[in-house]
Amino acid sequence: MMKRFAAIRDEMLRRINDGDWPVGHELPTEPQLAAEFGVARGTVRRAMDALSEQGLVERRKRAGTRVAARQAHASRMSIPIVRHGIEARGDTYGYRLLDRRISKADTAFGGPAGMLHVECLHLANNVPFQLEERQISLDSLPESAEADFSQQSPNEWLVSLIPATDVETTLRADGASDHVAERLALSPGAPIFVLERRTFLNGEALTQVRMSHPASLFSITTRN
Amino acid sequence: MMKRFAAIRDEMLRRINDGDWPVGHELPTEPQLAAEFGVARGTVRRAMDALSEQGLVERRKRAGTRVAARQAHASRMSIPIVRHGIEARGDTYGYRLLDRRISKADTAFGGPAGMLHVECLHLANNVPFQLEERQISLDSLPESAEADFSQQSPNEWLVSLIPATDVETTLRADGASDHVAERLALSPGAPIFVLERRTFLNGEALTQVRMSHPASLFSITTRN
DNA sequence: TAGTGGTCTAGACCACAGA
DNA sequence: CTGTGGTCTAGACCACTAG
Repeated sequence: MMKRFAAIRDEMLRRINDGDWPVGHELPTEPQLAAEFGVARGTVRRAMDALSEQGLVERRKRAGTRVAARQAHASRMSIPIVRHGIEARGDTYGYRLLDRRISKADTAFGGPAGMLHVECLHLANNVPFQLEERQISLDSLPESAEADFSQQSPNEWLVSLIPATDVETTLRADGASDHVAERLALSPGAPIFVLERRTFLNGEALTQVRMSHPASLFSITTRN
Repeated sequence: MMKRFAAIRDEMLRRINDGDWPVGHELPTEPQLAAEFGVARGTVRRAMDALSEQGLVERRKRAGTRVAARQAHASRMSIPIVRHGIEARGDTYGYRLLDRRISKADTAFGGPAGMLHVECLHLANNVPFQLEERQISLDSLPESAEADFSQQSPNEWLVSLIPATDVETTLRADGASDHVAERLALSPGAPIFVLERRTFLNGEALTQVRMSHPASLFSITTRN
C-alpha cells in the first residue's frame, strides 16, 4: 500500500523525467494539484517538499514552483565507525594503540588545560587499514585524560559519550608521509585516502582527527 | 522570529546535548510534548522528524522514541559542476576536449547502439584540475552523438538535459596511471582524488564518468 | 498589493509492534 | 489487545515577493 504523498511525488517525478514538465516549467499551485489528485493541500505539500529537498524543483513565494536545473549532485554520505565497517565486510578487526600523550596549550587547538594526543592503528585481517591521529580537548572532555585507549579506540569511546555535535568533515587524497607510510606499511608517497573531522559542541572544539587509509583499501560509495 | 517547530527541535537538541536525555532515554510521547510546549501534535512531530532524520533519535511504533547511539557520521555532500566550483573560488576556468569517439557494444556498459566515449580536461588558472573520462549510452541518449563537446563539457551538457536520476557516486584515492599522469601534468603514481559516478534513469544506464584530480588541488568538505 | 508558498491547528483514522 | 508513531484532512493565518 503506497502512501498517498509518495504516489503524488512519484507522479510528479515521472512528469519531470518524461519531459511533461521540462526544466524551467512552472508547476501548478498547491491548491490546483490538491484538486487534481483529490487530496488535501498538506498532502501535496509533503510530496513537493520531497522534490524540493532533492533539489529537483525550486520554490519561491509569489513566484510559484519551477523545475530546477541541476546545479550540483548532492547525496548523503555515511561514514561508519571503522570497526563496524570492517566487520560488516566479514573481515577481522584489529586494533593497536601506538601513542598517547598529553601536551599543554597547543595554539592551534585546545584550551589552557591542553590536549590529549592519541595515535592508533585499525587493522582489517591483520593488514593496516586506518591510522587514526586524534586530538582531544582536555578543557571540554577532561574525563578523556583517564580513559584507557589500549583496548577501545578513541573513536568508539567518543561516539558513546557525545550525543549531538556539529561536525566538519573533509575528504582528500594525499601521498603518505614517512610517518604515515611506516605505520600503514606503505612506501613513502604512496596514495592514501585522508578523512579529517573536527567536532564541536555548542561552538566549543571537542576533538579533531585525521584518519589515513591506504588508497587501495578504502572508498566511499553513496546512492541517492 | 524563530519558527515554533525549530524552537522545539532546538530545545530537545539541548536536552540531549546537556545529558537531560542521555543515550537510550525514552522521550515523552508526541501528545505529552505537545501539551508541554503548548502546540499542536503536528508541530512537535515536525521537530521530532528533524531529529530522526539526523539520526539523533530512533522512533518505533508502540515502543516510543529513544535517544539513539551514534553509529555513523552522516552528512550531506554536494559536488558542484566543476566549472562552477572553480569559478566560485575566483579562479579562471579552462576547458579542453581531448578525445571523442564512438565504440560499439561494450559489454560492461551500454546497449546495442554502443556508447560515446569523451575525454576532456578542466583547468583552473591554466593548471589541469580534473580529467573527465565519460561514457554515454547511445541507446538512452542518442542525441549525444550529435552534441558538440568542443566548447561545452559533457558534464554541463548532461545536467542541462537530464532532470532526475538515480546516481551512484564513489570517492577514492589512487595513484595516477601513465595515461592520467600525462594529462594532469603529474608524475606517474602521484596521488589523485578520483570521483566516479554512474547515472541511471528508470533503471536504465545513462552515463558513467571518472573524474580524476591532482590530490593537492581537490578536497570535499561537509558540515553536518 | 495580491497571490504564492510556509506554518500551524485540532481533529481523525490507520498500521504496526510491544506487552 | 492497546498505545505509539504515521498519515491525512479542512481549515486558518502569516510572510514574503513578484508584478
